[in-house]
Amino acid sequence: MDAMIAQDQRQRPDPLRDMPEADEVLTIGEMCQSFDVTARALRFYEAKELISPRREGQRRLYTRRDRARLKLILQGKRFGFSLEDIRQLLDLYDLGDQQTTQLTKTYELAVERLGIMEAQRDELDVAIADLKQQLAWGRDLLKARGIDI
Amino acid sequence: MDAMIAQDQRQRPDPLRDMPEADEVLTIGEMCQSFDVTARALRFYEAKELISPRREGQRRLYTRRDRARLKLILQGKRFGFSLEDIRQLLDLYDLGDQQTTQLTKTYELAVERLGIMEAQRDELDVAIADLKQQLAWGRDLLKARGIDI
DNA sequence: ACGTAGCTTGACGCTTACGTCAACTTTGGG
DNA sequence: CCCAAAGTTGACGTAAGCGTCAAGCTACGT
Repeated sequence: MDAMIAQDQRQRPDPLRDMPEADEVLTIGEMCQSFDVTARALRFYEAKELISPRREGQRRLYTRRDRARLKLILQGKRFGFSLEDIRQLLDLYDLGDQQTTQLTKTYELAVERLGIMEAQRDELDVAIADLKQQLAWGRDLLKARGIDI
Repeated sequence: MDAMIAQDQRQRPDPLRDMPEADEVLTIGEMCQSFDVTARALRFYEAKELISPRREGQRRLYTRRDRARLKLILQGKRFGFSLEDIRQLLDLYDLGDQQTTQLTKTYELAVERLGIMEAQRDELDVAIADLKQQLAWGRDLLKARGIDI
């Protein structure tokens, strides 16, 4: 399984490059800049088994695969997934290339999540409407006191 | 035992119309049923100085005022306020009858919160749109494998 | 040789809003 | 009188997602 870690070309990359080359490995600091996350967060994700960068001695090296996973992680967070949810999805995602049933499961999870998010938004809409009404009430009250807004 | 609260639902101007009689005092257990909160939560709110029911011996008795405040608390939570936010708002609210400047401040806080909530909803809308697109992609992928959804 | 920049692990801290005992006291019913 | 229900305080636990030291390693430039 680890057969693709064959070549260890250490060509020095331009320090400030917009997009890392596909086969380039990044240090943790470079990852931080690329993705705007803290090193602590990256180590945390690793502790939670969401990513597993290889090591060169002690130091972490993030491959293209790790970057892809991190991207999915951050995307998942935007979707409101917990890290645990994301871990499971990533696991399923890995299997997805072979096990179509798992891919289906991922899909279903996502559909479910979509439902949750839409429900959340609807609640939020209600709360917003309520608050607006409160504000109208407050405006009237202030108006009655001769305060102009 | 706890016979259902007689709901003499005539229209009242009181915002607490779904609540017990206006001058009735409730025990903590009755409050829990009325508002669907736990006793722990009520004591917690009290510890945080959001409500201060009077005592009869050791036991708490919640008056109409307490009920009104609790309602505002729960409403505030729906609006996404933290309990600390709510405490400040309640304090301002108390003063509001006399200090118009404070009422104005409450109003401004609420406006600010509204902005936050609308921003949240917009983010959520974006996330939803993204997720929907992902789902479309997933559908295609599954379709290519001959899986029907 | 030396400093420093970047990296490492470990471990405790933080925040919010309660949950969950534990050990009592008070109250009402039979 | 006795018991169970309901109430009380106090204190510790929990969850998420990291932040923030602490202390030490190591490569690199001067």
